[in-house]
Amino acid sequence: MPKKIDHEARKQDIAKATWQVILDGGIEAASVRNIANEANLSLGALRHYFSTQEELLDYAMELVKSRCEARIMQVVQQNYPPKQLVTKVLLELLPIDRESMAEMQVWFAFTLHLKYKHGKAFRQTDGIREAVQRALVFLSDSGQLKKEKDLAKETEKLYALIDGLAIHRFLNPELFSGEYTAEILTEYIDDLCKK
Amino acid sequence: MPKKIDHEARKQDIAKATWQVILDGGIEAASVRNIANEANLSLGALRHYFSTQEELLDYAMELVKSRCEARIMQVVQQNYPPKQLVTKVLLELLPIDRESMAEMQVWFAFTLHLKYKHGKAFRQTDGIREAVQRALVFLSDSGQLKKEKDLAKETEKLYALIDGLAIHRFLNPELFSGEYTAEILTEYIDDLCKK
DNA sequence: AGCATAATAATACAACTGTACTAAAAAAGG
DNA sequence: CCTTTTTTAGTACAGTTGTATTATTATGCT
Repeated sequence: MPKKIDHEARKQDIAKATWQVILDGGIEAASVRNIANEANLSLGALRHYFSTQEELLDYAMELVKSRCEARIMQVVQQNYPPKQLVTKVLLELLPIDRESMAEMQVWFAFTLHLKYKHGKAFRQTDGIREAVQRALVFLSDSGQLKKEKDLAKETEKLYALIDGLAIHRFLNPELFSGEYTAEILTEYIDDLCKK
Repeated sequence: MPKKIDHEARKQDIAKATWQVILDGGIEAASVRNIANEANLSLGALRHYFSTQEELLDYAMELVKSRCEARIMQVVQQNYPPKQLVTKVLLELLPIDRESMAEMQVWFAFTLHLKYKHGKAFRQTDGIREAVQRALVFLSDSGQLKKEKDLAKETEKLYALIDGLAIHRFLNPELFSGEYTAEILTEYIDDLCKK
């Protein structure tokens, strides 16, 4: 039997090449040829691991998701005090460093791609809204919130703030540093809590 | 001399066809052929008004911008009390009805398009951040703000909230009604002001 | 009417897309 | 060494893209 290759590891390499291509040229540049080039593979070789473009994009997106979830789980397992924990978790949703910036762009490009592909049938499946909600419920249960607020609306505000900050940092990375972005979110959460 | 046609009006028709195409299929669908079809024109006819695709997209984008500005100016000229005025102005930045939803999608698709086209050289030119800032300065000068806040940071928060809400409504239009979106923004501004 | 010219239509071309197919290369088992 | 099967490379095909070119239509002025 021939060369034994770790398919999963190889697929991850290709997924990372996909991220790089999207990072450079957006989803419009994510052609199978561009990705194969970036991964130093021939078309046929690429096709051997992903038989269709959709399959490849799905995989690249899932990998972003699972990596983000892993980062969050790592934060959760260390036990910080409530407010600090929530802040650290939500900071993981922002594109602070180069890596999370890439992930965010992939997530974004891909979400748009799915939105237009499925039209009215599209539903967001990343559990970000739910995560934000859980964070607020946790703060509330811990008695940290300033006063009894409408948790549903507070969730939407915080969630919107997070995605808005993410987009603004994405569009203006040099005017909008990672530290400044983090500072704004931290301050917002602090305002929600009792002094 | 031959048929005399109002070029500017015609260009606006084509721009609206462009919006429709982007609305249906995203920027990826905004090919000259798709747009020509939507506008019931041949390729040659379309080319008679816009000699290049970039020129067409630029025009379509500028039209969005000027229409949005016009809506805001109309609000500003009626003189509401400060808080209500600011709220009404900022509500114009959200995709509430079908028309503003289309404009927002075009703005968004196009901003992304420019971002990836110009790479690091890209700068956002829509004056939205400045508009938000002016709104807050106006509130502050009117003595409506709850306490002395860091206006720069408050601008970023409010601006992020607006764009976050816009995106969430765009991605989930039926779970996230225009009224609900408006309510959240209104409540946020209300929280900023003295009781 | 007839001419000048704006407006439209039709076609062509090179580049790129996703997918498919075929054949060559490479490596582990016997 | 030699077979077997994974892995890779190369090419082909049909479709779409932006742009260019050419020809045709239609209209308003003299």
